[in-house]
Parts: sequence; structure tokens; C-alpha cells
Amino acid sequence: MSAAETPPGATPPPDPPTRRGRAKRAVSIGDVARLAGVSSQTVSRVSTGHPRVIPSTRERVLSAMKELGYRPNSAARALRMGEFRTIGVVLFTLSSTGNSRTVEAIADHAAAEGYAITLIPVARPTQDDVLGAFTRLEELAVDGVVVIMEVHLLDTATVTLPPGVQLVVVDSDAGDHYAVVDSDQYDGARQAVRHLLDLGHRTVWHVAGPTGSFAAERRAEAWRTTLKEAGRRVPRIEQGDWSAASGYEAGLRLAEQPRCTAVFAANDQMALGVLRAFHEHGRSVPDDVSVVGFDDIPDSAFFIPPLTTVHQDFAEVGRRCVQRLLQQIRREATDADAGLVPTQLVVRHSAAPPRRAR
Amino acid sequence: MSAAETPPGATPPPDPPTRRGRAKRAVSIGDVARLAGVSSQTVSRVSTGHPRVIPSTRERVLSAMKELGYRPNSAARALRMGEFRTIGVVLFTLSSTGNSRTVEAIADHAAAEGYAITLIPVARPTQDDVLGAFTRLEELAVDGVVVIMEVHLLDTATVTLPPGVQLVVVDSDAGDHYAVVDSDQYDGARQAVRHLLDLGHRTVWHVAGPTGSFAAERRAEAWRTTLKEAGRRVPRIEQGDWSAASGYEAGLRLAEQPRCTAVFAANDQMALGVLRAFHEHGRSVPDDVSVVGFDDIPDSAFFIPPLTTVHQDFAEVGRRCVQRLLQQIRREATDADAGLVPTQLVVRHSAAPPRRAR
DNA sequence: GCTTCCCGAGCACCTACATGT
DNA sequence: AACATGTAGGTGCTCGGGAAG
Repeated sequence: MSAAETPPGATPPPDPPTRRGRAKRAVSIGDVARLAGVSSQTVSRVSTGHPRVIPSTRERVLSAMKELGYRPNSAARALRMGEFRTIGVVLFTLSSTGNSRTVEAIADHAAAEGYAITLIPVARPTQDDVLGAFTRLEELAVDGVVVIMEVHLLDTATVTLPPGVQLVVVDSDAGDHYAVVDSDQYDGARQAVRHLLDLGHRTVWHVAGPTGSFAAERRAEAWRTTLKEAGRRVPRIEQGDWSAASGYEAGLRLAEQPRCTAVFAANDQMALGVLRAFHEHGRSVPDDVSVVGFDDIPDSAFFIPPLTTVHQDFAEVGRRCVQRLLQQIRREATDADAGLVPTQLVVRHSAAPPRRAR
Repeated sequence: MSAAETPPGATPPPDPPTRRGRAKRAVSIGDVARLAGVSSQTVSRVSTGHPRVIPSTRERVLSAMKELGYRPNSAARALRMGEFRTIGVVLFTLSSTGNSRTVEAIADHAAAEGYAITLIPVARPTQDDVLGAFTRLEELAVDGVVVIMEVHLLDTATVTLPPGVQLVVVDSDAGDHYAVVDSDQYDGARQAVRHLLDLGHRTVWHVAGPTGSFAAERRAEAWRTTLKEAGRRVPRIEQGDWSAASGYEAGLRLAEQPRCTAVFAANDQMALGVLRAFHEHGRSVPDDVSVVGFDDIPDSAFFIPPLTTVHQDFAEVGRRCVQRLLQQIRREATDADAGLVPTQLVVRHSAAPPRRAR
């Protein structure tokens, strides 16, 4: 269906060279009204589902709509109503399982409520870029925003959200300046470390996510605290960046520490890298060393060996985001405590008691 | 920042109980004009960057804007201009690497052109659901759509896109009814099979993606054709559904075929499952059997062993989508042949010559 | 008195033209 | 005549008030 050439004489020219600049000329409510022989706001009533329209009139309007291929102009509607019925999602990348699943859940639930979602990617995960996105937000037609990023630095007055735009934040601590929804990172990490300790390991090494990530820092913090509470030695942290490659690097270093018998990786992809590093060094998992991950990505059940990891309910996070955001937009009461989504250890085969304990 | 209660007497009530239903009252161009002591027209000129405004006036307007926290109302602008400057993306899931990366690239390039992107998820990957999405499209404020799904069944007149809405399709063959952008699935699969054959394998087994997926069917077709052209036996196809779990199932069946020395999996996740199945059966990869995947997801370099696979350039696919769509929207000339993005084999360690050939 | 419909107005913005320098 | 600014009109839709059935 090439737009470049029109089949000669096929249809009466739908877009004659009237109104120059305009690319398209939408069918308006008035056109429908004329064809149906009613006034335009009767058409409006029909299209908004208003009850006070006599069935026969409604039928007439409906068929006129169909005949003309009428579609309501949402810009006009938005202008009149003062709301866009869309929510923006600010994020750095879609390439992490967590983000894409959260976004997916947000989109699904928003759609169910009649809201569209628009993506607002930022080039780098920095405060400046988020601020920049907020500026672009001014141009964007959104009633609310959910930010899937660490933003705790911009908690004070630095942020100037357009008036009336609501905000919910994921993967961040924002004090009580904004609503926050997130998985219970801390408890998840605690479960992972405790599991390893309960298995009989004297202590647990940690491959952490990037600094500046709230999730990474919470997980590291929980790891450290759990160890200390159990009176164990806290080994030097291995720094990663979420990628399998960084997990592999860290694993290479860990594989050379003979005393390392248990590793908690801050996500499954780094755990994958760790697994491979140990494999290359001939250190068997879980016979020689145990590994626990975080996220429970679908693939993790098929790693070699199947990964013991912490399950995150991203769908629930997404659901609560839109629920909370919509409450704010509609100025309803907000259930303040709904922010922490539970997290759960799923035991597979990558963690076992250490050799000497068996 | 609770919206529920206003701190008593802190600010002059910004939203007095005038206009009842309205939630918010935006700062309009007229408010700025009044404060700056100019006409609203001049404000408009400033905000669109029109050159014919004397610097001192511009300054005055700009500071008035800042003081009032003015943001242009995109609904009004859209209404006036007849375009929304946003493009919709219809897809089934974001959970596949390919989809999320493509969407990300689309979002990035769209943003660069001043277009926002809105997500339109469909519940199931069926024709009905796509059609349903197209209906909802009528309500949505988009100038164009890219559909990331198999849609070739709706190629004829069944589709009623809102007038003026442009369409580009990924991961589908749509004849020449719509513009299509995609990776060169066929050639990629051909390279994978040829690589295995060149290594000395007599034939190659195939773990396919779900029926109904264009990509899956193209890859299977290329596998079959390449085998036949080389005069090789075409083994029974193993049906999968993209998931690692399905790859594992298929791998279990394959592991019992002693003559199977080479497997081409239609994506990396299924390859992961295959790897694990062979591992469990004590069949070494690549010593006993070779495995090649498709997609080149980042993790695949850290599988055990690192996976030989076919690289897809999702970013380029996304780029071409928006380029093509924008051309259609702007009614520019369209470079018709820009649809096929090359694909390339990347050799790692999961494929080697068969035992007896060494 | 009640339902069913129409008229007019206005939401925030931009194009075209008129006006005054 | 070139430039800077203002005025009028119109974009599609929905709400308030009123008029007809």
C-alpha cells in the first residue's frame, strides 16, 4: 500500500489540496452527526457511552461512525478533559529481565485501566539524564510517571515535575518524597545468605552489582549484615556490573581463593559468569563451591547446574506501580504500605553443603 | 508530598473549586502572555523557536514562562497540528531479548526525531488479538505503528487501520501490503547449518521455534533447504517454543539418538536447554555433539561451553523501523530495499568437527 | 415532569493576515 | 519594504443551559 502514488480514479480524493500543511484530515464528530442527522454532541454521547440516548438514535450514529471510519480524536478529548490517560515510564535500559518484565506488567495493567504507556529512555543512568528526561516530560503528554532507576539523589527540591504530574519510583530509595514500589531486596538477599550459612558454609563471598544501583547496594548491605549477625567473617566484595562478563571476571578471582566455598551473586547473569569461571578452573558446583543468584530469570533453571536463586515477582511490582500511580492521579486514598513486594528463595542444585561438612 | 491534604495557608489555593470535574488547571499560553505583557501569539512564537521575535521581548516571555512553570499543552498542539508525534508499538511480549532490544532501539531513535513511543501489548500472539489492538489503536494517539509479530494472515483487506496511520511490520512476511523490516533470518540459519556441515557433520538436527512464528519458520526452512542442497538427509524436526525448557525437552530426545552429532537450535535459550540435556546425558559438547544457536544474546558467550551462534543486529532493525515509518508519515520517498538487516555467524566453542572426522 | 436533543462556548494552540513601526 | 507584534479564526470535543418532544 504505497502512499506515494494513488491508483488513478479509484476513490474520490480523500485529501484534496485544501489545507496545505496538514497531512491527514480526520473524520470529525461533525461529519458523523451530519450523516446520522443528529447534532454533534449526540454523537459525543454515543461515543462516551452516555446513557441518555434513545436506542434507535444510537444505532443510527453507530452505523454512521462505521461508514465513515470515524475515530475520536484523542488530542481534542485530552484538551477538553485536561488529562491524557497515559503514563510515562522513565528507564535506562530494557535489556535487563527485571526492567522489561516490570514494564510489561505496567503496560498490561495500565491498558486494563484505559491508560496507555509511553517509554522515555535515558541515555545513561545518571541523575543528570533523569533530570533531562523530566524536562522532556514537560513536552510529553502524561498524567504520571514511573521511574525505574536509582534516583535518591534528586529527592529534594531539585526536581520540578510539571504541575499535576504524579510520580512513582522503582528500584530506588527516595525517602518519603515519592511513592516507592520495589521487591524486598533486603529480605531476598538475607534469605540467600542464610541458606548458604545453614548449609554449613563458614562464610559467603559476594559478587555485587554496580555501585549507584539501589538494588545492588541493598543486596550487598543485606549480605554484609546477615554475615555479621551470624558472627562470620565478611570477605572482600567482588564488584560486578550485572553482566555475565563481569560475573565471569569475578568468578576467575574467586576460583583462586581456596577457602571460598560459597558465593552469592547479586543477579542470575553474574551467577552464570561465576558458574563458567568455576567450571573452567575445574571447581565443581555445587561439590566444591556453592552459588546462589538473584532474580530467577527463566533461563536460570537450565544453567549447569540449575541455579538456586531468589525469585522476584516483577509482575506484581508493575501492578502495584500503576495501582499506586492511578490512586495519586485520581487523588484517592493511597495505601501507604503497599510498596514492598515479597521475594523468595527457590532452591535448585547450585548450592550444597561444603565438602568437609558432609 | 501528599496530595490529599494542603498545608493550611501555605500557598494561595492553586486549584480553587471552580471548574468542578477538572483535576488540574494547566498554565496556558495566555497566562504567560499576560504576565509578559505581550500577546499570546508572541508567546507561541517564542515557544516554537520562531525567529521573528526581538531578543528583549523573547527574554521577557522566557522569564514569564519560567516564573509560571509553563509547559506547552501537547494535546492542544496535537489538535491544532493534526499529528501526535508518537508511534505505537504492538507486541506480544517484552520478555524475549529480541523484542526488548528492538523496542529499545525504536524508542531511542524515535526520541531522537522528537517522537514518543507508546506500548500496545496484546494478550496472546494471535491474529484476533492483533486485530483487537488495531481497534484500540483508534483510541490511541499515534501517527504510525510498528507491529513486532507474525501478522501475515491479516495481509488483505481485513485490517482497517485508522485513516492516515502508517504501518511497519517486524518478524513477519506481509507480502507487499506493508513495509517489512527484519533480520535476514534465512541467511543466518543458512550460515549456521553450513558451518556445521563444513565442520564435517553428515547432517544437522534442528530444534525449531513455535509454529506460527515467522522467524521460526524461516529458520527451519533455511535449515531444510541448506541440508537438501548439500544432498544430506533431513532429520525429523524437534518442535520447541523458544523457551529453555522446550530446548531441554528436545535435547533429551536428541541425546538418545546416537547418530546425532550436530544440532542447530532456533534460538539461544533453546540452545541452553539443549546444552544442559546433553550435559546430563554425559554427551560432551562439542566433543560428542556440536550445538549452534541463534540471536547471540549477551549471556550466550558464558554458556558452558560458550555458544557458537548467529548474531542479530536488533538495534539496526529498530533504527530502520522508525526511519521507514517516519518516511511514510512524512510522505517522503521510501527506500524500498532497506528491509533486510544482515545477520552473522559468531564462532565460539560449542561446535567442532565430529569425533570420527578428527 | 421527564427524556432527548441542540446551541453556544471554551479548552490551548497555531496559521494567516492585518497593523503599526 | 522589511520587520515585529497583534487580531481573528479554527482545530475536535464535551459541558452547561435551555428548548422541544
